[in-house]
Amino acid sequence: MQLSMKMQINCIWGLRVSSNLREKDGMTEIDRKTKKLTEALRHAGVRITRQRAALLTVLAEAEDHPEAVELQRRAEEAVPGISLSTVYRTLTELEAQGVILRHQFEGTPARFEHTETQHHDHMIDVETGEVVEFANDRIEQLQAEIADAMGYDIVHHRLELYVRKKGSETPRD
Amino acid sequence: MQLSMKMQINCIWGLRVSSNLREKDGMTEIDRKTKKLTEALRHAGVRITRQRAALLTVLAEAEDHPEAVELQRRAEEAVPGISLSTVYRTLTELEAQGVILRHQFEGTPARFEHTETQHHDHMIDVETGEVVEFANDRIEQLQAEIADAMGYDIVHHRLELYVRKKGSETPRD
DNA sequence: CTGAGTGCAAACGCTTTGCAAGTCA
DNA sequence: TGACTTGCAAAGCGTTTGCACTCAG
Repeated sequence: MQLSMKMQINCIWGLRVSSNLREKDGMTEIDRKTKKLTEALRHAGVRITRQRAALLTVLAEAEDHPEAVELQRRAEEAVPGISLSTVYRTLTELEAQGVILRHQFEGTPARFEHTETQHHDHMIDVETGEVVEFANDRIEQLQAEIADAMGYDIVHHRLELYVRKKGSETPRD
Repeated sequence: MQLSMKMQINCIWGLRVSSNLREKDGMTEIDRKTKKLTEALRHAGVRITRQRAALLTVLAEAEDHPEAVELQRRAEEAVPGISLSTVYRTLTELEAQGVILRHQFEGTPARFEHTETQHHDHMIDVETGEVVEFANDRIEQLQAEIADAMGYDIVHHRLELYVRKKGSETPRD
């Protein structure tokens, strides 16, 4: 999987590369993400309970796009009885704060990820459910031009490529 | 709303312009669409019941992107007691036949439209729910290149711009 | 005739909500 | 302390399904 290419693709990630090694200031990247998330909540006048702290850590650690039940499962390590309603309530709150994103891919429960600095879109492998992130400035620009030409401002957008590994069986839709 | 522009936008529709005037062969465009849909069903060895005939007509007439309940409402003119289950079952069947498309926009029930010859994407006005169609070959091409570079074939894709009319209140997200 | 299609009601999966009990600041 | 958060159970919503009845072919 080549990460740099000539053509229009200016940026592509596969699985996110996370460096959880200790860094100069003694914090891991996850520590930093957790802190960012925690502060977002505190700033909104929200209490940091055990449940929320656990979820914040889990979200910061996540390198995939887990769904609510999966987040509950992961949070249970720290807070055994955490309820699904609490998970959903926290996720809704965090989404409102803009620190996580909710993705509603086709035919699956919503999946969540903490907001990255760089915007990106998603490719979903229809066979495996695996999600690959990618970004392309040219597409973003074209979208903006189209909306503009129609007299609209884009509030947000959604570009999802439902794909299949080359050479898999049943190559037709 | 200008329909032709210089730049990259090669094709944009607002509300679909439907010419339901009688044409040379004595059929309206809706007749033709209904026939196309009916034949698709019959071809699949599916019986054409009153309910299905009504739905086919309603779908052919639709210039918007109605949801299941709305289709039921419209079909009731021809078949008073038509049930929502029948509507859903028929829609699922038609989708499988590839003659209609199911769109799952954010926070709303699925919306349906009969498959047009030309592929297009959607712009959804977040204030009004209104849907505007657009198409852009360049974006399609870029998507294909990205998937290809990552070793995937696109099964299908989804590009939705959630927009707000320029100059509406609360211009921020 | 006879099996595919229907309406009804009940179940479904995901998500939200009301409420009493618990807890964080 | 006292308002905010939790867990539980129940409700919500869009959609699907089991079943006996009906009807198209």
